[in-house]
Amino acid sequence: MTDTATDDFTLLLDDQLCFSLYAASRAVTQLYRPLLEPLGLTYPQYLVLLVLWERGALPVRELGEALRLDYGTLSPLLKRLEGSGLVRRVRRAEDERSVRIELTDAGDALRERAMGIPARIGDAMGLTAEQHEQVQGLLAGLTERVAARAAELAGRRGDRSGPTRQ
Amino acid sequence: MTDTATDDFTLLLDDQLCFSLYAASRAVTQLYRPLLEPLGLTYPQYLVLLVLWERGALPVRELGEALRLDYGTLSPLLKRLEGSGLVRRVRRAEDERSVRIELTDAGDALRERAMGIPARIGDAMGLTAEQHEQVQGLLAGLTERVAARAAELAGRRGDRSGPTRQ
DNA sequence: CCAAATTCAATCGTGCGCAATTTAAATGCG
DNA sequence: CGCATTTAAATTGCGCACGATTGAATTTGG
Repeated sequence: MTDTATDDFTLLLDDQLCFSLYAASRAVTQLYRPLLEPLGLTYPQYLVLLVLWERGALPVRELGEALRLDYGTLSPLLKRLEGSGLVRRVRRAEDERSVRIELTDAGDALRERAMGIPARIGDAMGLTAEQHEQVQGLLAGLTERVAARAAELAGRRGDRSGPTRQ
Repeated sequence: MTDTATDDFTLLLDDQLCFSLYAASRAVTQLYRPLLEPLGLTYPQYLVLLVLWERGALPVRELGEALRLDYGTLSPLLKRLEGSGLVRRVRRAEDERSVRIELTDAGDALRERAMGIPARIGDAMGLTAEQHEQVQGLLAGLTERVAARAAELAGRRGDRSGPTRQ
């Protein structure tokens, strides 16, 4: 057995890092809610716009890879963003299977109004720069390892990346 | 301005701790899925059982406080757990408004089969004991601060705890 | 004691997440 | 070329999350 964690694993709720993650993630989402509500966005919709603001128009598949979300989540979400007039869904000529997601002018303009949000979130989190980086680094590694293990167990259903691993 | 984090707040996805949290939480839930599927449980249902195994029968309200989940989530979830024969919902005589959630024998027995799960999750996370505690500690503080701020902004809608704060 | 306020829980509506299935377009291969 | 395979996206179904509303039981205050 490796040197992972406490080595006495219990079924106590507060021992479980998973619950800390789950609780933290939901708390942050709830903080976003009142900040995004004036923009008419949900948190996942905001994440989609972050990617589009950063990288420009993208096919749905690449959006999904960036956010680790599948079509089952993205398709209806993008339809709602289109309904809000923030993105266009354009069937590409080179490959008629593929749909490119483009920002409309309104979607592009929304970026201005979102500029202040990261600072407000960061402020509420109340971590120092070192803590922020530390947590982010540990979570990045954790996510990668956990996703790899999940892919093994699930029999390679969501084979997003990573080799067969034995 | 306080000493929170990087001080150059951007709209870049990978700068955002919130996304690391969101991605990590979903990855962990996906790892639980194949482990819980043989027990016929979802991850939130498993969390409810953790609390009941630890603390015994509880009114719905206290379950919700422990997990930070509201009735809108818990009521249907508990109805499904009752349908699976793992818990009973007992209207209390002293206070007819309150419903006590009790484990059935089957729910109690399931504890045995769940004993191995925390170790499997901990192993996949691949953190040392120090890292584990560090992340957990930082997330606990973060969650508390973020929830407090969210409660302020939302105008005290979900006034779960904590004073008015100015 | 009784009306107003509070509390516990359920329900409803919306929007994720995700597995599984379906459809259509593109690619590969004999 | 022709047909099987692969790929992009949408759809379906289920189970959360959560705000808002509702209803019933209890508590509070006059």
